[in-house]
Amino acid sequence: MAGIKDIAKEAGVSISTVSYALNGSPKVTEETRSRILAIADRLGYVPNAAARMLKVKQTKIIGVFLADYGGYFYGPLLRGMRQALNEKGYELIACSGVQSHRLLLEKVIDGGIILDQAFTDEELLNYADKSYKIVVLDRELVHENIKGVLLDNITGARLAVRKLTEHKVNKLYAVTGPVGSYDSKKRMEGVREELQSFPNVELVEVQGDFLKDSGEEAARQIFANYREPIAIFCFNDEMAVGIYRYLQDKEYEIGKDVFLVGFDNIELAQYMVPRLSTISYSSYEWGSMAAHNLLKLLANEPAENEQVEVTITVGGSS
Amino acid sequence: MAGIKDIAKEAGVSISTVSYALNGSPKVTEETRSRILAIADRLGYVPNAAARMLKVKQTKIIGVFLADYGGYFYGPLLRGMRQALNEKGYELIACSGVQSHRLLLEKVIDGGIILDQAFTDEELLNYADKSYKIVVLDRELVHENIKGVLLDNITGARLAVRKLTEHKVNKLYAVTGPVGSYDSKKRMEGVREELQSFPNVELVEVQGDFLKDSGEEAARQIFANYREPIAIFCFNDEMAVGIYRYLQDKEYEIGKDVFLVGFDNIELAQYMVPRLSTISYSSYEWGSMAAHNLLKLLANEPAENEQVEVTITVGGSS
DNA sequence: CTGTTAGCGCCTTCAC
DNA sequence: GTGAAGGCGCTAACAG
Repeated sequence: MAGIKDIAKEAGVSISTVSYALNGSPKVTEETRSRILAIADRLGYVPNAAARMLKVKQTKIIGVFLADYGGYFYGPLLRGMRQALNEKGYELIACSGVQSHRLLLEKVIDGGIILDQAFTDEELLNYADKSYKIVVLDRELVHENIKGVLLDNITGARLAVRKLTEHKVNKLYAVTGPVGSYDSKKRMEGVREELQSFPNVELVEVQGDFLKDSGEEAARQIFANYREPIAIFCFNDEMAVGIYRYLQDKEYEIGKDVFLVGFDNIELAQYMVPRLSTISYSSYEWGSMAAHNLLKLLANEPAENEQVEVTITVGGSS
Repeated sequence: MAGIKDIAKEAGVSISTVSYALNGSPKVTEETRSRILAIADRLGYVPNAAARMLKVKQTKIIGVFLADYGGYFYGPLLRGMRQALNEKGYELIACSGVQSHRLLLEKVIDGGIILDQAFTDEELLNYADKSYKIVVLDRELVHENIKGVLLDNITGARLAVRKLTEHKVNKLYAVTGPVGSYDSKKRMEGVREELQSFPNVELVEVQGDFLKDSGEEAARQIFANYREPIAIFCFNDEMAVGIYRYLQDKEYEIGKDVFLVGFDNIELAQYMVPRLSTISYSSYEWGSMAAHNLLKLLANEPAENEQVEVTITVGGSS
């Protein structure tokens, strides 16, 4: 492993000259610089990140913390982040699980983007106090070192409810996410707000956990005492798929006996028959905004909390 | 940021004692150890990864390089890796894009798992020569520092062809992956092998790229001169979905006019109507095997190339 | 059992 | 423009 001193010896100069040359300092002749670069190249020199880190105190790596990978949802989200970061010479790595929190703590990464309930608010605020820079995608936190980029859940939920109430139904079921989920809480708020315009529609809350099985289970409960057309707002598409699954060998017809709207517009949504109506947004954009915000934080530029706009995509399910 | 010396001063001992205590060396009294730990804790001490890295020359982080995230495929794969790695005190990070290769080079990570054509064989062999430890999931490479964990593509392809040839068809279309894809190449080999038993079936190769659109495009070509029932083996499910999409407003019926088998058994496959027949395997297992193999490499234990078994999942599409 | 000390590889003031 | 020297935070001999 050729180091900076190897190439210094080879070039017959001192190591500082090499360092300057490598880092493009104007203190070295263009001529010696190119000679040094050539040698470095020939020796297959690669700077040691650990050593530089120790001195420079930044790694140019930022980490995104996810509860879980998988799901078409993450592709564009991460691509949006990576794109924005690479432009500024930063690298993106994806981390998961509580063990990986050490990467932030030990300064392996310069900043973190959080989309993972495994972090508690206290933990994050604690980091922020120690001047770690953080962008959160799944909660609202007030701290100068933390900025949020959040979905406009309220509008999304209102759009969904508005669509569902176009049909004459007396009951609207809301299949929620897990307790503690910020997105779920906000969506429920939106539902309540919008329903104020429909006082004759009864709201029934069914606890879910954003996973398909819970959607199926919710459907089981809901249809146990089905009497007349109903509306269901599933707080994400995945659970809506669970409802399709439950209904596939039942007599009820989606879009006729039951009206359904999901959230996220996952790829699967368009293949469901009938197509699932859902709340859409650009997760690429979301990722990009998150990254830009973090970059501002790192550069000590003023950063604001931001919101991701949503629209409704209407299919045959509603 | 409290450092090791701060806590040494606070405890009235030398920094080495602190270091020993922190690292659980038996050279320090249980009593002073706990006292030191208490102080470290009180001061909110967090070891600086960069400093230790520099000394210990390992980060206990391993990286997996993916062409792209997204797709349900990756969830279990990464979970399998992470599980295996965490058991041994290693962290997993997911990287993407050529820029991130530096993480391996600069020794930010102790080893790499490769599932990304963005690495050339030469590049990997070059790293291996410099004693970087690598596990590849998408190619065969012979080097003591590189081990492969590969799908049994040949068996998979043969199973698919065997299934498809149960019907009396005169033509078998193979929709391939991009040129250069190892998996695609091997699957084609399997197809050829199995077809030797069916000399009267004509093989037609259609170039794809593993993405849905190419499946749709392939279908367009294939059905341009449809005359009689045909068989299609799509080298992955995603392209098969493209074929479903193409056919959705056509007169041809999947499972009757055209028999279709995919590869990967992605989640979507089970929702297609009729259900897509496909070659299945456990990607969790795949990830786990890859991680274990890399751990062996890192521990300088003997490691072997391994193979992931596949089975066929039969749906109405064939 | 604890303290002293010498680096790990690189960057960066300082003199020259 | 170039070289010498110190130090980032931590580990691990080697003494005591």
